[in-house]
Amino acid sequence: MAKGNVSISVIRRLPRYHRFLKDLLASGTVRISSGDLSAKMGLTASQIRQDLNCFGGFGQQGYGYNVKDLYEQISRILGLDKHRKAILLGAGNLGRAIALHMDFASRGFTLIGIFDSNPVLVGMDVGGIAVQNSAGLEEFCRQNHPDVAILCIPKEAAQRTAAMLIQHGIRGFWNFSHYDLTLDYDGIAVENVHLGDSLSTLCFRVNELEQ
Amino acid sequence: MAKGNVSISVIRRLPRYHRFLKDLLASGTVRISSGDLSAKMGLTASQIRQDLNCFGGFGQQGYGYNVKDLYEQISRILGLDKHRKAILLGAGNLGRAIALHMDFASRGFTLIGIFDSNPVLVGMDVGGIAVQNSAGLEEFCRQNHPDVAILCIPKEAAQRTAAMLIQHGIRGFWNFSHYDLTLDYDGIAVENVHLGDSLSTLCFRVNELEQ
DNA sequence: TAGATTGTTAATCGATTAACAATC
DNA sequence: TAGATTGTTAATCGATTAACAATC
Repeated sequence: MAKGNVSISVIRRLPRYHRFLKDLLASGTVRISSGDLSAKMGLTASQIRQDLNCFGGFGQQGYGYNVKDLYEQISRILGLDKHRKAILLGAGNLGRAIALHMDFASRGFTLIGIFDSNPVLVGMDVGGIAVQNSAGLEEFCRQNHPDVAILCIPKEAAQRTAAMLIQHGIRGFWNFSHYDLTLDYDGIAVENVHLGDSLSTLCFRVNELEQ
Repeated sequence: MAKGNVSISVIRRLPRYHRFLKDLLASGTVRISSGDLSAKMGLTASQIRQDLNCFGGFGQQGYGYNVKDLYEQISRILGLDKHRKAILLGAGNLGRAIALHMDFASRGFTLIGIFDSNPVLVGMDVGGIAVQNSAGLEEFCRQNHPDVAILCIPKEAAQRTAAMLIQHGIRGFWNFSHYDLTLDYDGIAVENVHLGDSLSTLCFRVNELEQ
């Protein structure tokens, strides 16, 4: 249903709409206008209507949007109802936190394997999944065909491992390593999460307040 | 030295420049032109020159930029040489991962306290800092005047706690909760990190590849 | 019907890119 | 000096906002 080329700016706002609609739904709100939603979210009504109309006319003139319907439409647009297979590489603190903390099921994924090269971590139970030795990663991919990989490994390992995973048909990366994956590959979806960059930005903005 | 109003787009690119310059420095590169750096980073030379010139003329015609000098300038612009006091609220998996994983010192911060309301976690050592009971948070703020708070707590707790912290002079938030802090406060720096939104975006983009 | 609110086009704004004179 | 590359202005592009006819 997507009209082909929707800008990344619009796509990045969809999960936020989804969150607010989920809350509205939970609070029992049946319908909402772009004006009311814009006030809640701190953006313009125009933008909301423009964004939603990239995917179809979900509202009704004179009425607004049905909260439940719009919530489900956005779930569908994002593909959150899918169950794509994800593997997690790196079972250090960050990797374990993500495995335990993130609700994969409600974001279109199922975590099917966790890998680490550190023998101390191999065998450890992380949220019901036993950490496997990275040596078996390639064979695991051959047998299970994961769709995406979550990289919580060092820069050098990320660069090396990404190439191998792509050979085995991985279509997306959720990348927490310091290596900017996007630069080397086309036709692969990459979300680089640079927590350090985010903290550095906060540093700048806190300093800015004082001037 | 900042010329007042630099756009958030530019600011968000600075940490990335900083990372690439750090690597160049480590590899022994003495100078680099905007053209060479743009090729490495996957953006235009024009953009690099425009971005840097928001803060001053750091280059030299016919030569380019001195890597070490530029790296230090960006460190200074971001304020990474500062040591602002940060407190972490929520010592669950995510909170502990951040406390252990993040190099605060090289991003302008020092972690001076960790708090949780769960008695099971109170007293636990996390990277050399003992988790304190949240009941003592307000008194701690009165005595130690932290600059920023890292929120790894649930939505409702985040909303409630933020108001109190601002009363005690907190100037910034690194917010991992699902609550969008930005909406309610002015004059406070907020970095909302919505990992769930990032994963949802990845879901969309992986699906998009198949169409 | 009258009022409300959408979907959509047009206007504005800001960010990115291109061009080039200045100059090391 | 000649070549290279910046700093900066002007042109382009895209994203956001405003306006309003369509219509529930």
